Amino acid sequence: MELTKNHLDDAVCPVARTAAIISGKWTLLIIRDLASGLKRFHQLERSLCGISPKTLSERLRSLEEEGIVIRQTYAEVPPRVEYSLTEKGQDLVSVIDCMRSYGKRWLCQDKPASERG
Amino acid sequence: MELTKNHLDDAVCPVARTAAIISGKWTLLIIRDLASGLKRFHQLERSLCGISPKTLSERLRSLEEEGIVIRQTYAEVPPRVEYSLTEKGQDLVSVIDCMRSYGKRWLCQDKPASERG
DNA sequence: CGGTATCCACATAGATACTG
DNA sequence: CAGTATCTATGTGGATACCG
Repeated sequence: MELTKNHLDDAVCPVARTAAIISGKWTLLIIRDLASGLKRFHQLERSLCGISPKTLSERLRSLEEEGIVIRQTYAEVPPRVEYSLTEKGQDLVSVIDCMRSYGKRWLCQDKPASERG
Repeated sequence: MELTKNHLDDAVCPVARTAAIISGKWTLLIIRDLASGLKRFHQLERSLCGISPKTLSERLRSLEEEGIVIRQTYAEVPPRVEYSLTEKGQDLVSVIDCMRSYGKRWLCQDKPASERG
């Protein structure tokens, strides 16, 4: 993986740049979950059933660094941390919607779109 | 990676299913290249500057198995093999277009969309 | 609760050389 | 030209335990 580093970093291709961001096993699913609104760490951990806390933490940090996700902490006991999407992140939801549409047409039906009218 | 195997294979979520297909370092870029029409192996190898023949071969086989890509061979000397998109593959281009649009808005400009009118 | 630390497994991809 | 074979590198993620 590591789509960013090698040669694609210099690439001007917007497809390659977007691919570099949304690649990675959980990234798209985290954004999908945050699309419906602000979530806490443990909420994400459950809805992404199977993800390890380490991986979730890493993905969230990366997304934060890329300006996709906002991390809001509250000095409470017990501690509370809320994750949400930035404008840049919200806009990524359009890509996810596009994927959802494709998935419904080709991957979650037994007939191709052309036969479903 | 291997987004397909573990738990997501059973997932009904069309986003997860689409993610499983387009994940992988080169997949989206191969489809991007084939979107503009039929290509030969060496053409792809050059336009995906840096990809190893082994990796390209593997990705193309996978895409063929998933019904995204068609492999057409000609019994000529020297041998000729042409790759193109199936209808299912062509439709994926809508997702790529969506990514391109996002990339232009957020990743290939120095100003956010809201400031560009 | 919301993580981090550590160690480990595995898939994916690169380099290089070679073949029908 | 269009690959395959082999061997290696590394990233990416999982398991588990523990910490503020």
